[in-house]
Amino acid sequence: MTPAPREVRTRVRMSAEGRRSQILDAATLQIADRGFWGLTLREVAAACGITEAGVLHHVGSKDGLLVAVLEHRDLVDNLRLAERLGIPVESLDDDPVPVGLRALCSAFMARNAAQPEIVRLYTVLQAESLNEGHPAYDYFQSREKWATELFSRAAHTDGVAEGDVAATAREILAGMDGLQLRWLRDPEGVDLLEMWEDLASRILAGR
Amino acid sequence: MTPAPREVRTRVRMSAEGRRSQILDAATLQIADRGFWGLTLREVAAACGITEAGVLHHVGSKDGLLVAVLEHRDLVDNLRLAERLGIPVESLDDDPVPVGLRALCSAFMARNAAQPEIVRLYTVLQAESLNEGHPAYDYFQSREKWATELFSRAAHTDGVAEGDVAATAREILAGMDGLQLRWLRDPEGVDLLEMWEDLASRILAGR
DNA sequence: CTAAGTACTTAGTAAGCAGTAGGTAGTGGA
DNA sequence: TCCACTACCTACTGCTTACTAAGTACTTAG
Repeated sequence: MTPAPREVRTRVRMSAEGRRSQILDAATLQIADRGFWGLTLREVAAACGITEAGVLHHVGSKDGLLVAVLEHRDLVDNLRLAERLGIPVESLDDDPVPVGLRALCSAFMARNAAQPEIVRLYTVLQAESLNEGHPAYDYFQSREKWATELFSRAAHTDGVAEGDVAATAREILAGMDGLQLRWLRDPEGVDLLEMWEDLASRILAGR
Repeated sequence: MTPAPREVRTRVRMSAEGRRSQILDAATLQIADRGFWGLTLREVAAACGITEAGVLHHVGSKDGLLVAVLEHRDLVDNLRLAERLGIPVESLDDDPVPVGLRALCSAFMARNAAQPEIVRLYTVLQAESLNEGHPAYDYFQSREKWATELFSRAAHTDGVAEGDVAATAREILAGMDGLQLRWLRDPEGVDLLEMWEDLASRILAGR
């Protein structure tokens, strides 16, 4: 019997930045799969090839991991949205926004259609965080506010009737979430963008 | 020091039926709060004033508890829907359905508006169960099919253009889910039924 | 070349988890 | 009044959880 090959202790040491983003990616997938309550440091650690204590070294706590994931998504996703719209990220906060409602919606959905795992992350967390005790409760509360305001400003740019603006924004966001849910459940059988364009033109007809 | 009053071992013994429905109610609330992955037998047991083993005696396992909750909801909620429509439950499965799309939608939403905790249960589970490994994955897959078929049949009754029927049903379900999400996040600030009637008439305009 | 800094490990902790085996006591039928 | 039934408990198993303390070995600034 030949002796088992000595375990090659390739103790890999990555840069803090590199390891951190690896951890965030792994956590993103696991949250999308099982939600925050189903997230375990153990599985995140395993996916990165380190120990649980190693993960905690970078994010502090399980709650800290969630916060880091969401902050990272905000950064990346807003960049991708602005890129599709051909405007700088900062101008998403301008009033008026330099883009119409229909264009904003299409860019939004096109970006989402390209990253189903991220959409799943948000879908799962958004539902889970309806409970006040959830660590992402505040985040999603203010995200909803941010989104309605952004879409309202875009509606304004488009000249939607004043009193209708907020209602329009809410209906649009509602329709997006609902369609995405169906798309995530049956990605082959449902064409997200096609469904969206149909629904959008109905919501916006005559405003 | 007076001796602590002897704990009155009021070992309460309920009928199997009574205890079971108490367990289902407690589990319903907890799943709505934390999802299935966040559900614990311990808390369900505590809410009922019995032990974890006591809960397991009635439902067999944690998965069994979820199945029981969903089956119970199907029964109760379909009854309530039919009641509002003034038709017998069985005729929900008839083709054609003895009720138009608009009436079906309104009854559906009115029923839901009256039971926010149940809506929350479905919202949370629907998102959580997008993962194939979730014990309610199959349930929600077939529930989606059931719902689209029901609404399609109602659309047919209403004389919606043939090719449009399935798309209409999907848009309606999507809009409902999205609006409910917003309503659950801000029950005071959002009037579910009012929002729904507005969105519904836009989706159905000209079909 | 050395020292400071830090990425990461080992080895724990205390608590929580679903589930089981076997017993106890309340209940309803004959 | 007795008996079969069963609702429910106690006491456990074996596993997983987030998190901590203290040390080790790699990297880089001076």
